[in-house]
Amino acid sequence: MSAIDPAPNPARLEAQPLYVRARNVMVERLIEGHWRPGEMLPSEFALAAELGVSQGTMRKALDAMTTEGLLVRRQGRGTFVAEAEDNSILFRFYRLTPDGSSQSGAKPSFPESRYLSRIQDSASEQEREIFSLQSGDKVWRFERIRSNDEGPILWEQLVLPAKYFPDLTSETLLPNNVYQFYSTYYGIIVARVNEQLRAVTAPDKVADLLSLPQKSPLLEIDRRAIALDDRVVEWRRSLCRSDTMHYRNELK
Amino acid sequence: MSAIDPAPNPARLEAQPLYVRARNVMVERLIEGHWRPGEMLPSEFALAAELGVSQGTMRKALDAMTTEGLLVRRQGRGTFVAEAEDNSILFRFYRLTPDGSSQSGAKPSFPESRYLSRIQDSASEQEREIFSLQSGDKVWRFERIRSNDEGPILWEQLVLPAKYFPDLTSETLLPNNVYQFYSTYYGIIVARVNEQLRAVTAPDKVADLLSLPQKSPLLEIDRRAIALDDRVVEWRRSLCRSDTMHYRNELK
DNA sequence: AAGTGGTCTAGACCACTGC
DNA sequence: CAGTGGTCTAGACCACTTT
Repeated sequence: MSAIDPAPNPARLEAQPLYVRARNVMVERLIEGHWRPGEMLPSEFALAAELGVSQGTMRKALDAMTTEGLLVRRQGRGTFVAEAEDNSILFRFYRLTPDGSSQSGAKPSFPESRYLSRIQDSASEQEREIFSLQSGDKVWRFERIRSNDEGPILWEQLVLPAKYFPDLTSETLLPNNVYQFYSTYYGIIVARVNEQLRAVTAPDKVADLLSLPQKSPLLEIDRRAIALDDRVVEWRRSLCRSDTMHYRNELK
Repeated sequence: MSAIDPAPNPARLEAQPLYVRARNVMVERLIEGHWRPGEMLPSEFALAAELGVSQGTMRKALDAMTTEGLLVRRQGRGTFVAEAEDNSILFRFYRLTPDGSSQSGAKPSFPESRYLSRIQDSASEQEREIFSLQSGDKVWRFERIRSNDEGPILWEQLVLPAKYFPDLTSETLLPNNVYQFYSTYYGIIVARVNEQLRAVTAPDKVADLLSLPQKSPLLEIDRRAIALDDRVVEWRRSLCRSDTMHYRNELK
């Protein structure tokens, strides 16, 4: 591959540091699926030579991608494309914790899912807006109950644009770790997640499903998962009991 | 000040990279109040010489503290101890947003406070545990309503250990930006915040104060603010309306 | 032993700020 | 102009993993 144009003085506008441009090149390659999740990258020395930058600059780019959660580096082994299991990434996007466990450290057991429905349908107006879909585009909708050792803890509807996920059928059972599933089978790497939380009154149906009294207050989580290329690839709306669970957040 | 012991091979246990130890020395100095918030630090070259490390290593330590939000570096000017206003730090720990505003970027107007009570009292058992206080120690309790342009949005109780905040009186009105207040007047720098969220049913009193129907669902936020030296220095419990507001969170 | 990432250094040059 | 942080390089050495 050709070296990055150093672009020292001309075109001063938009001038980015070399290590930022090196990072961007690498992210582009990840988006293109140049390396699969879990795959080992060339050494930083080889990449530096290829992009025409020094090893130190290449390292800075790779370190940035590591803190972004895109890569995992292991001393003596190499640099790897992050998988959804790495770094307890299972829990990177999972903030619900049973009340008993300690403030920050404890890893709760991951909840199992029971599916209530799996259907394909035309995207609603709201879904078209969320996913930037055309009218007529299809979406998959999954409705499920998730339970831990203590019993059911949340009801959830999960929506996926059909065109990003070919080969899904109404028989498909999403695995527990969906983000690993997206990356392994569709090369879709979830880079970040936007959540909006509110308190709502439980719909009768959901209260029954969770074995809670009617009108119980529930924590509503509206989540959009965003891929490396900034496409929204998943929308979910969860209604969680919060009498025995809470949503934890550490701000720094 | 003496140089950091390089400690190359002996005492292998606990061996930390030089830049980590340099960072720790600097954090210690911040805790001791060696520099006040807003004050300019010596240049990285001067600090490097003082600690006996290279400029590159010193830079790595200072960069780490910058991403931790402890320092602010400005090209051509210098390195400064972060103040609570820097980096929109006003909003660093503030996640409530009116529903209309866009997903991530928008900065909501900061809510005003009206105080319902300000009293000093003996710490309850729960408070003693949270703050690691002795029996007999005192706390300040503030109860307030916070409102934005639209009207009241949340009820909040805020608890401070009296011994960390001498000179407070029952006339004291906490300013809007309390974390700046803590740092300016008491040298207490809030490094991070732990929050636990749940959905609850509004107590009658709170529903009235927020002009909401009885039994409305509210978002409860239990927050502990933790200082640089890992002491819990503030505990607050907020009950927020979430029909016109939501709590936003971006996970990466 | 060979290859990888992790640390540390020394120095050059650039860009920005304030005098 | 001098002083600051920001970028980039080249190279040495260490620690860890695999063969």
